[in-house]
Order: sequence, then structure tokens, then C-alpha cells
Amino acid sequence: MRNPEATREKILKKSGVLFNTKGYKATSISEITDATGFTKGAIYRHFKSKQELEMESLFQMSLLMMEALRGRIKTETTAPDKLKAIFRFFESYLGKPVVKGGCPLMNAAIEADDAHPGLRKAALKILDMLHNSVVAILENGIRYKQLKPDIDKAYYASVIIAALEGAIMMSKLRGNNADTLRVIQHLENQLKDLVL
Amino acid sequence: MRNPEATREKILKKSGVLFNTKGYKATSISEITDATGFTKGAIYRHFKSKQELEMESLFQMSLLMMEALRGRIKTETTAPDKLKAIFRFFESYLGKPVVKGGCPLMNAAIEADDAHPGLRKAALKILDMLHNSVVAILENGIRYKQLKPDIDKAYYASVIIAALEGAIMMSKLRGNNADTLRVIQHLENQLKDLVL
DNA sequence: CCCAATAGATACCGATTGGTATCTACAAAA
DNA sequence: TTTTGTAGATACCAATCGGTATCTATTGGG
Repeated sequence: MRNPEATREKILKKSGVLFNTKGYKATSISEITDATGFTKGAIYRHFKSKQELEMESLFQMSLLMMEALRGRIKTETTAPDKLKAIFRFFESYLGKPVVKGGCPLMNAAIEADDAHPGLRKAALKILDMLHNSVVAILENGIRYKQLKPDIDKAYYASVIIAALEGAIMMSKLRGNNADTLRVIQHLENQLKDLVL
Repeated sequence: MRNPEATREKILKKSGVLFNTKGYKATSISEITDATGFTKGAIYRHFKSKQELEMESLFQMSLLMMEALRGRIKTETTAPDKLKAIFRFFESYLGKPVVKGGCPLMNAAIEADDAHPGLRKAALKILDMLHNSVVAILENGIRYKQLKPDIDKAYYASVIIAALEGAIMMSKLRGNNADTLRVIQHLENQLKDLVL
């Protein structure tokens, strides 16, 4: 009974790493008990089912990701620099991931099929948050005359996110971030055309 | 004993769809017996373990993908048109996938962790084949004076593949190919700068 | 100081997992 | 027509799955 809130957080954190590395379906409750040191009783007291734990774990990972990303963005003042901060976040992700195992958004998106509607919805929410963040940066850049006024914000946000996510997948598979560096170089070159 | 080769192919084909939609670990042998109409005995006669079936199934899916892609490429004569044929292949993938469930390369890449070395190696091989195909098209484009001679082939190949794979993931998650269309439009715009 | 509430451990459940051993039946060779 | 090899079915295995019921022990409130 010592610290139920800490227990819950530890379960979320440790299971998050397992879900993100091994996959949701592929991670068993017993692996989570091994990783946390708690027993099934503790897990099922805090989460009513494995599916609920999966979703809450993904949500917590998305909070960590967005927090880390927002931290990088906030240190920059102009829209181009904020976008570059996002690029650098992805560039460093292979070496220093917020959560081991690749991008939680992509992992959940790939694993979520029609039989996993909750996971899919959670992944969609994360994607929309990320997309909206990029669009907001572009909007502010236009407002403050840092970027050209006629650019298609949703269009560039989609291109940036798709390229970065695909790059992370390639780099994780190949074990080096050469592809990510190439994609980022490309995106930075593109950015030059958007700057006023 | 009727047609062992057809049996093997049916097992590969049906299990491929299941692996690509539900995931490798999440697909059970009994689901494969249900889908094929065969029994465990038949499956374990043709494949010595589930892991071997997973790898052979992925390999067969990659053959289908490369065959379909190559078919599109071959109908075009110039490098820019061949690249556009690749774009169109990905554009139509959501509506008419070669194998249901998204891109087999990405699905395998995401699910393959260190505990799945065979699957990871197979995914790597597919990625290299895809990358080499794009590089070859760029090389020929340069040789035949269709593309600028000083372009970085590996660089553009990485950007194209990353963007397309990321776009497929986004489109599958969102249930529409708006993101894929945006990415393709971007890649086609980029292509204009490469043409002589 | 004791009691009530609850965090967490333990023990158990039926169902399902991947895998194997055995059996049957068909098909080609003799 | 008989024999022999093998494709595929059947029956079974221990291990593990997610989940639940019950028990224990700790903690804060009275």
C-alpha cells in the first residue's frame, strides 16, 4: 500500500518500453510483472484490462514525446528555427529516444488494426496533435512575416511528418541514421524556399 | 497428397495477408488453418516452424510487391516517368493494395525487434532492393541525359522512400490518402528540379 | 490503539499457444 | 495389383495466455 500513484506510474513507464519495443500484442502481462517487480494483482488493480493498459501506456508515451518536442521548440523564437528544432529532435531520436523502440506513434499506427480500435484512435490523436503543431508553427511564421504568406500549411506539415516518420523507420531498420540525416537535409533545403 | 505445391502456396498467400494485417506475432497457427482450410499437420509439413513461415511469407509478399512495382516501371521509358510510376504505385496502394494491411516492408520493419532477427534481415533486404531500384532509375536518367548529372542518387532515393512509406502509414491510419497525395505532389515538384 | 479500507501477493481458472507424434489415405512406381 | 513414400488429418502435449477470486498486510483516520 505504500505508494499507489508511483506504482501506477512505474507500470505505465515499464510497460510502455515493452509495448514500444516488442509490440502491444507481443508483450504479455507476465513480462510486465517481471519488468516492474509487481504482480498481476497490482496491475489489475490499477488497470481493468490489458487493452486499457495498452492505451493508457501509449497516451503516456505520447505525453512524453510531445513534452520533449515542445521543450525543443520553445527554445527557438522564429518559425524556421522551430521547424529545425523538430528536425533535430528526430535526428537525435535513434541515439537518444524518449522511449526505446522507435516512434510510439508509428508503432501504434502499424499495429492497430480494426480489432484494436482504441489503440488506433489514440494513435490518430497523436498524429493530429503533431500535425497541428507543425501547422501552428507555420501559421505563426506567416503571421510574423518569417515565412511566405501563400504556403499550404497542411500540405507542408504532411510532407514533413511523413518524411520524418519514414526516415525513423529506415534508420531503425538499418541501424544508422544516415537516411534520417538525408531526409533532414532535404527538409532544411525545402525550408529555405519558404523563408521570406 | 493431391497438390503439395499448391498447398504450400495457399498457406503462404493466406498467412501473408494475416501477417500483414494483424501482425506476425499476433497471428496464430489456428487462424492460418481457419483461413486456408488445412490443418496443422499440413502447415508443419511444409514449414518447420512458425518463424520460418513468417519469413517465407514476408519474402513472398516482397516478390509480389516488387513484381507489381516493376510492372509499372517497365511501361515507362524515361527516368522521370519511371519515378512517377513509383509514385502512382504508392498512390493507388491504399485502395488497391498488393497485399492487404499496408506496406509489408514497413509492417515487418516495425515489428522486427532483436528477438526476431530473421524477420529484420528479410525486411532489410526488401528495403535495400527498393533503394537500389530507385538509385538505378536515377543512374539511367543521368546516363541518358534525362536528369542532371550531379544529383546525389542515394540521397534522393532515401528521401523518396522515406516520404512514401511515411505517407502510407499516415494514410492508412487516417483512412484516406490525402497525405499520400500531398507527399506525391511534393515529390513530383522536386523531380522538376532534377530534370535536365 | 484499533479498525476499516485498500494496495498488492498468491493461487487458481479455462482457453489458447506453438509444436510433435501418430495415424490415415492417396498416388506413383513396381 | 501390390507396395511404398508422403501429404495431410487427428490427437495430444506442456507452457503460457489474460483474467479473477481470495488472501495478506500496510496505512491513515477515528
